[in-house]
Amino acid sequence: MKSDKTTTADLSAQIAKSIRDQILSGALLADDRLPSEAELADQFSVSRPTVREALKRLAAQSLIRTERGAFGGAFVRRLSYGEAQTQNITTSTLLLSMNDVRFDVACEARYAMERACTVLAAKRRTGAHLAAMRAEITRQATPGLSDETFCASDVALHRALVDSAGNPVLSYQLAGAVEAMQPLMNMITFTARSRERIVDLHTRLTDALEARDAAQADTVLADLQAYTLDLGQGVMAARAARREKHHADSPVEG
Amino acid sequence: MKSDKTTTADLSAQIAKSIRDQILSGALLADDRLPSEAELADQFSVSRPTVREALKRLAAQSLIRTERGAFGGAFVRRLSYGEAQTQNITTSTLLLSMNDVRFDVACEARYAMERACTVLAAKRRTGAHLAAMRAEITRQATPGLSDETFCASDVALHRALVDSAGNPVLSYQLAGAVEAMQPLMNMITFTARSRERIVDLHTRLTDALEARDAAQADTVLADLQAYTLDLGQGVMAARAARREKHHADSPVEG
DNA sequence: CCGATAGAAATGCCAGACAATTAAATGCCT
DNA sequence: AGGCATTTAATTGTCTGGCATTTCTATCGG
Repeated sequence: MKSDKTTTADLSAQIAKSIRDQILSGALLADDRLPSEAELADQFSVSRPTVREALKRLAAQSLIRTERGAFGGAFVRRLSYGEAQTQNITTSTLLLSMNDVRFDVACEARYAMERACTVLAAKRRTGAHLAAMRAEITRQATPGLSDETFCASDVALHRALVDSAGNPVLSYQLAGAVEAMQPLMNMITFTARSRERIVDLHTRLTDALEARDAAQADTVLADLQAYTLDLGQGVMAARAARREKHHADSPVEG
Repeated sequence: MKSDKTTTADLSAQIAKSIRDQILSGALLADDRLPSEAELADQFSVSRPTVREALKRLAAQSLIRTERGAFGGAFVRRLSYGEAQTQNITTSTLLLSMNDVRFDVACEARYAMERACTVLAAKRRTGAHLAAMRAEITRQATPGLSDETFCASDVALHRALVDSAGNPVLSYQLAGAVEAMQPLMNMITFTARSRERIVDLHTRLTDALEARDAAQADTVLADLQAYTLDLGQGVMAARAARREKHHADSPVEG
């Protein structure tokens, strides 16, 4: 008759939840100091190791930071865009890798979101954004680049595109979608010819932004999506085959 | 001379990172069992509490689950869309609430992303999606609804819109953006007239989807964004005033 | 053949102690 | 009186050892 699942959960999880709720509700503000581990242990009537486990849980979510020494302790952490992005990327990457998400699905989601910022980007892009994008394009044209380096540069270019929309919240959200795709992209072998094609599309994309032509940027992104999808077909097939081998139950589909 | 920051970090953080890397790299697959706490303690030459702290960190990120009993232990967790979404929402909510993000910025990001899925939604929406949206519209037209309930229904409608794009990755990413806005939206007092206007826009949005008219859906979303922004101006002003009072250094603006 | 029971393996939790770190307080010398 | 070294106190980090609880397995008895 254990209807309430929260009461059955670990003590450290309960304590973590309790403190997390206080942070989310605003009862604990950024840079506030939590009671010491000993005091928390008293308050919750548990041992210090249990309190510590709870605090580590919160630390793993970047909700608190701890400082050692006399007036140290656990402090509510002001979550920065960078940290939030890092966590978002970790979660997204894991989600994609653990669920055998199809390349085309992830690709579609990514480009749908990227195309969401063409209008803003065309309006707000600065010279610095364009310069960053052109720098990546130059790098991508360098002969002898490894596939990983090429992909990393691709991600950097797309992040510059997203940033050029001038909306930090949008950047934060889209960074997860773009970066999480990298492991999938890294599986692709980029031939010299495909790189040439991509560099060309990237150039046209940057040109469109420079001309503040949102429609053109959108068109180029659509082309890029189609081409990426094309390149990824091999990856898709390989993943599908692997899944089939794992499951070995549905030899449907020719 | 502590140049390397990772070596200075907590042992539990190091161990957590080590295991996390193994999961991310694929060395540990979903449902794989980790060594027992005692074995891990041996391997890393630390005590069991330290190992436990590391495991709690991973548990907080939904990377592992633990089972008690004879053949229990820590197992690599297959991250589901739902869990990933929950984490994403938590992080996004926290980010917005802790950084005094301006209402218009968050709103712009949210609608930019939502508009990203109008094309797909118009193509793939099913009767179930439309029904879900209309059900929320009906609820929103109910007199005497609290602002919170109205907002919650608003979120539900927008999630149905997002889901109608038929791309789980897109749904996952956008859920964070939409849900994270709710605390900000909850601050708005919705008058009877503003509700009427919103219900009207929602209806037109659903109609557009039913007609598979992506352009019209996009237009309605733009209108909705403009109206939401308008309603949020009061919130923005209040937040700005609070910030000024906190800082109390720039008495500009009359 | 089935059910009860004991054993084993693992996590969950606790108590107490010591080490390491850091800021403040103190004291000393100039 | 002021600046520097030293002590002190508070706090987190870690370890040892143990007990409680849960859950699967295997054994034993009916």
